[in-house]
Amino acid sequence: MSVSRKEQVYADLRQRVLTLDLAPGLALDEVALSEHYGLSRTPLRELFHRLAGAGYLSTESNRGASVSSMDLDTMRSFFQSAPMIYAAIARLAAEHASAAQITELKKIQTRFRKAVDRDRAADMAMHNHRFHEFIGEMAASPYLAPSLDRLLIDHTRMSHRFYRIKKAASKKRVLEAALQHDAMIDAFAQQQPAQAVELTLAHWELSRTEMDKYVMPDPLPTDAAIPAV
Amino acid sequence: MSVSRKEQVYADLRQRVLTLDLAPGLALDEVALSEHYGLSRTPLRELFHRLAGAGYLSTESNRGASVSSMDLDTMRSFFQSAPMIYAAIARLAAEHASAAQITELKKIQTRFRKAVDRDRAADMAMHNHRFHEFIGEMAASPYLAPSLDRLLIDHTRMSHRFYRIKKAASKKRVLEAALQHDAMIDAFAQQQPAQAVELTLAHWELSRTEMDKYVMPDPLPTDAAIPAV
DNA sequence: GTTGGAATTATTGTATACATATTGTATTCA
DNA sequence: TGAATACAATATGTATACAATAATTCCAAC
Repeated sequence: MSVSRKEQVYADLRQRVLTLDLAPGLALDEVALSEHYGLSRTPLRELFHRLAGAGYLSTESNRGASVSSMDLDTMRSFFQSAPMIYAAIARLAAEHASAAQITELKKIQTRFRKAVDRDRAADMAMHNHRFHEFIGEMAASPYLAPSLDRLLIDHTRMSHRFYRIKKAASKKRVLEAALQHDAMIDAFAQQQPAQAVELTLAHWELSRTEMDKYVMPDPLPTDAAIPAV
Repeated sequence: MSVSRKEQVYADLRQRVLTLDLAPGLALDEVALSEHYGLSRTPLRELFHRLAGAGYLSTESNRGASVSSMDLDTMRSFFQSAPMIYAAIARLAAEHASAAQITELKKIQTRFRKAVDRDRAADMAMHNHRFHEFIGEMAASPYLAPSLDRLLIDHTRMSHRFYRIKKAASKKRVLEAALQHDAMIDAFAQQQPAQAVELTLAHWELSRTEMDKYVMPDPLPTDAAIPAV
């Protein structure tokens, strides 16, 4: 049997949140979406609650659902928590990795590389997301998974912004990230937790640098004429 | 305005899961529960999805909702992840604690002590739950909160089992836990993260010992007669 | 011109009827 | 007797109509 209509809509909404097609904070219109998907409001509302539970949306009583926002405090918490969770997940993934999972992870990585080669920003972000999401599945940790998933949502949403930058230096860093993925796969395959953690933290540092550069770009020239108000 | 009927039902279901009134793995009957609460199936199903998102229930397509189960792998993951998350939350709580929050935390602790004095097992478990849940709120970490919440659900469900044991040694450990709560409050109030972490880990060790003793009790006398089959 | 408040409109929440899927049971045939 | 299958019973999923709540508009009074 094929995937149910409802699951398709779930996947589509999830994707649209991750790709910023639905902007953070955006209020979702139940009627408009139910018409768009050809699904009545009842099951759509159930999807909203499921997506809210997973951190994609947030719901408020008598005010419907909106895309999870990303404010300053949230960002601070993100940079604070991510390394710890990513490292813990990497360690567990290295301990638990099965041969079949390594094969699957390599497939995902192949897709990521293809997106990089073709310079497809959106695909890069989505396959990179899937890569790290799958490492989470390998870790098989029901208690850490929900935190990891939330971190990945916002990590991917942020990365969409800077994947689009077409500078040579940026491209170089993406290629380096791909190399790190390969090294991580090896560490998982050989079940070396310490190495997996080390590589994961290096990978995080690279990504963090990228995000830093996006949030705090080189300043404009200070000798430029300022127009009078 | 008073709390909506729906929120009351949410709180009640949550409580019943935490107190093991609804046993882990139990399948929930939509019709029976909707009649019991005087709420139609539609909003009840939405509650199911919300509770599933928070980790209390799990839902499967065409099979409705059931109380989250606690199998062996889950337990292993619990003991593996809890100290890291609890420590991280304690550190953040100490950094962020406001005077109003300390006051509230003290109130919760007072209720916990009262339950201990009166030897009310169910109340002890619930107020202890609220104590740690509130520390999570103090930490104000949207990325760690979901993991903490899931850990607390299962921690509380396990503790219900051993709070009921009425041995003197057990009672003594509960009193020690209450003292640790007081010390933790002080660490939060004085914004001393390192101390808060240390106390939290000691608190965890005490609880872990209790759980160990429950899971692996003293063996039955080996010289007892084994009835023939 | 601004503010307060009632009436209107839009949106969200709930109940119920109906459709679909799953599970248990009985019956048939090997 | 046992397996397979059709059928019945039960439970879940969806659509739609209606109710309740929030947002907006419009008018009046200051």
